[in-house]
Amino acid sequence: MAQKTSTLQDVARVAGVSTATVSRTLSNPKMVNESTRERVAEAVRVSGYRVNRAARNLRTQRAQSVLVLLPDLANPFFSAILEGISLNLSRRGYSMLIASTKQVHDSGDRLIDYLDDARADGMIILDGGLDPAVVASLKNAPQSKPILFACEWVEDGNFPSVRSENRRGTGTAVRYLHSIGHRKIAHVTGPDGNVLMHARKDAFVAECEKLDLELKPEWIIPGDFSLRAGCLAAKTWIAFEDRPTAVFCASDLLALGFISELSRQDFKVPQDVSVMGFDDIDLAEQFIPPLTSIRQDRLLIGETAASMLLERLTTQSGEGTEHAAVVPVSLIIRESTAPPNSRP
Amino acid sequence: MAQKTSTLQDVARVAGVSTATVSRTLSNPKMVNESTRERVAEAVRVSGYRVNRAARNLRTQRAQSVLVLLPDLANPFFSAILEGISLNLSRRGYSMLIASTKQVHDSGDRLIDYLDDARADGMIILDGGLDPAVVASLKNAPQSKPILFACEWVEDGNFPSVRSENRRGTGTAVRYLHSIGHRKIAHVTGPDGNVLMHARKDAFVAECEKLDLELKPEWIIPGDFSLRAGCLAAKTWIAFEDRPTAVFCASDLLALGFISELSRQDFKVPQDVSVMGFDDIDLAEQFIPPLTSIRQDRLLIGETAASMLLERLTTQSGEGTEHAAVVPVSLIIRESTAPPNSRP
DNA sequence: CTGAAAGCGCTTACAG
DNA sequence: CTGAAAGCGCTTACAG
Repeated sequence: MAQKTSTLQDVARVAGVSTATVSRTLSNPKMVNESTRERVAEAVRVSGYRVNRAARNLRTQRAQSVLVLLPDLANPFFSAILEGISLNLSRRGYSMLIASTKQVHDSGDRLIDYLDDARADGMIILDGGLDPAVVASLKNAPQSKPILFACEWVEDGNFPSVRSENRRGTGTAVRYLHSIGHRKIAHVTGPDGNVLMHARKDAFVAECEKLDLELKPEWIIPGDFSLRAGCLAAKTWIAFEDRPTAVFCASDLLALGFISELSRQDFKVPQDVSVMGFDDIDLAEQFIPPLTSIRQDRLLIGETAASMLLERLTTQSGEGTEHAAVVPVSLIIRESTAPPNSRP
Repeated sequence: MAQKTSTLQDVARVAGVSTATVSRTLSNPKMVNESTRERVAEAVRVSGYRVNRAARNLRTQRAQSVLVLLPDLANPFFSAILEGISLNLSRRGYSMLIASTKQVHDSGDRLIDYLDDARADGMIILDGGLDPAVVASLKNAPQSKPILFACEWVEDGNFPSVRSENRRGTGTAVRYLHSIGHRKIAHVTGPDGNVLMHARKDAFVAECEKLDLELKPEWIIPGDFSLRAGCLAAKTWIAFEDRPTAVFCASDLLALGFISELSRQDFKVPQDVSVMGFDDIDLAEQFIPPLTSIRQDRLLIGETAASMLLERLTTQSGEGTEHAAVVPVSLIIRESTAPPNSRP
């Protein structure tokens, strides 16, 4: 089997032309005469020629690939985003490299090495919690190698980004709960220091004030986006003397964990308390009860991130390119929320 | 900012040696005199030199990267496996390229191109449902570019693989249900044609026979690993005149969907029926009720796949390397299973 | 232990 | 429209 792959030279020999002509036929067909073009195309066919990317990359000083950086590969939240990124990347002939910020850090590698050693032409970072020193080093990346944040972001450095409407989504959630009669609403937050946690918490507080809702400090329950934190938050809620009638969780996983723990303790959702999440992960719809949530279009976030990066990659100096894209969210009403005191 | 990255030449000039010596210092330090080595190391430091991978790859005819192929990027089942693969790959300086078989197919690319065009040195495939024509083309891959299947596999081609103990896990599940008193057990299968579906279904039937259990043909309920298929299967179960007292689902998602639908119809798990899954995904533990399942060690599967591939990559002719690794599964007993007729 | 030199497989000014 | 030639930045026999 293992047939040696043929080179441009081989093809040129078969077609009786120079390697320059073969190369042009492949990358810029209109530059070559039609009959020559056909001869070359035939030679390519019979030899099963494939361009050697390492050679092309070295010559053109491009890697034709993009690094996508996740905080944690094992977190299923990111899978749909990856799908969207990959879709747009592969359409344009780019490969997708994946690494987790944690692993890169542990192995002592520096992120910017991926750019400096010509492995990638740019990167999409899905982790706003990067070490400040790492972020600082990223600012030294050449302009020709764009770096873009998606979902999360860092305040420092003025990197382009794409994100969901976190504030508007949060406001919508609170107004919805208010509209069905809730006047005491708690919030389970994301992890301390996370930009999304702050955006959502701030928007939550602001909306409560705007609606003139009572908001005791302890009703802001610290969490971290995980199922387990949701369980803990439920215990906190149960222990309250004055229990809010609704809980807005900063992620769906928090909400699912919250509901799980409540069920275990024989509380009913939404009869005893309305619970809603943020994200609308696949499971939200199938849960018992199906979860009311703020839907993030993760596929679109990924597609947008990839196309923004590609635009910067192919535009000299990135001028005229969009700097911050905001992807709409939507309120998905299901059965985990209901008017307060709706117990029969 | 955008400082031009320096080359071996630059470093050589600074250190007052040849590029050969710099190269050796970097890749094979013991070949060079200690004082020279120190001079070079210092020059590397001051110049911030990073090897250009494209150049090295071209010269060494290696890509230093591995392609991981998923059936579907949006499926969270794979995330922990990716984590394991990435861990072992990055330890050895390899990059991880990701693509989905569906996308590759849609864009008309051929899988083997990744190997033929020098983008990757080998691949790990997590999709046993590849088109036979694609599998056939894969057999033409040079021996120096190994292809390995993980989780799923194809019967054709004798590719190395790593997988879970699907049969033993299934047998364990059935025996456990039998041991707590169940005599009528149904099975919700994976997607038609999937190798795991067959392995688990066959093992299920075999174990039922061994235990001399009644098994009506309709108790084998066709599914496809998804939440939705689990919901449909529940409707099928509800419609049975003679209902099995336990259901073994070929995946956790099936089991969760099954339970969801049952709850919606006011059946109780495990009081009305015991339900168990396969995989032990993160959510299994948090579900209501927590799901009894057969645990697959997805991280270990990924780590094993990567190290097997790397071994073949660095061993001439791959001789003496393991051909098929089987990763142990374990029974995780939670609250979705109980003796039959356990309703108070 | 070190260096001069060849060459990996492309692309692209430059000349015709 | 086509070709000869240079060169991208490395590694590695080969010679000393």
